[in-house]
Amino acid sequence: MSDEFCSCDVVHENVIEMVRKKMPQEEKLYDLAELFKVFGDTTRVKIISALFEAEMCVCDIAELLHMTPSSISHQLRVLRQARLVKHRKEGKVVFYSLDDEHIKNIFNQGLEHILEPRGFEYAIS
Amino acid sequence: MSDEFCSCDVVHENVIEMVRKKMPQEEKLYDLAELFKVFGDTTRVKIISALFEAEMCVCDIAELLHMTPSSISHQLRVLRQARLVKHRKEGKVVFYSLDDEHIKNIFNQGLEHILEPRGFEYAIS
DNA sequence: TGCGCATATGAACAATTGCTCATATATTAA
DNA sequence: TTAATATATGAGCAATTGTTCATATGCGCA
Repeated sequence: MSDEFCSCDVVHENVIEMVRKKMPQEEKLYDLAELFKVFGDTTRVKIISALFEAEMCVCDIAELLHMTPSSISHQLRVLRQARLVKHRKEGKVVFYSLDDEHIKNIFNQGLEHILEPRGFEYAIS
Repeated sequence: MSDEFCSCDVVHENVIEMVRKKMPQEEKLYDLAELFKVFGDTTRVKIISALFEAEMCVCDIAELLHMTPSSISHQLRVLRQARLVKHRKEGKVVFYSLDDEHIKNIFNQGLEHILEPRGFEYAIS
């Protein structure tokens, strides 16, 4: 019954089996975590937030965020690989913009969670 | 005009100012990144995915994911602090469940992005 | 009380990550 | 071609993170 990983006696086997059958494939969940990892960095969140408002080149973003073009370029690479941004070349300048409608929804749901009123643990003061 | 961070000549100041005004507060974006960071780990994504289906105790989750109760407990702590799960004690056993409706939306939007057909870079083969 | 079990937590270590710096590539202009 | 500029990329380093292991806490039962 129990494998090597859990020595507990109180294991609800029927629940575990039911859940195991319903859960998405392991690979999908891995990819999902990889996607959220991309959103899980302040610099990248700022870049995405900026691109909601306008298409921008690397230098614009660098100046906006008071960071070096190099670090911005590194992060844009990550965003590109996750297919969250697309780019358009105009001479030497590369303009970036958002590539996906899901992003806005994910972003806004996240903001709603952040802005939600806290539970009683703060109400007690 | 240009500060110390970007030495580019082609900086679209008007765009930058417009975007700067529209962007959410720095603190909000920081918190948002922190939230997504919580989603950005395979173990935690699996736990969340499991709790979509049923309330479970620490040992159930450990057995389900073939991991130690200790590591699950550590991750549940992170999920608790982000207010993504809530817990309910029943004797020695602690049952965890999801604490928020936004989570499902964020999760599903993420899955939609993952499952989206790829762009031409794969079509060329 | 004292034991056993479910969960929580702290320290430590390996692995990952984001930035900096140096350098490479690409495009325009002289 | 050569120089200048915008962007990209690789190596290296400091900081962060997830797991393991040891130990602590909390609850039920004898």
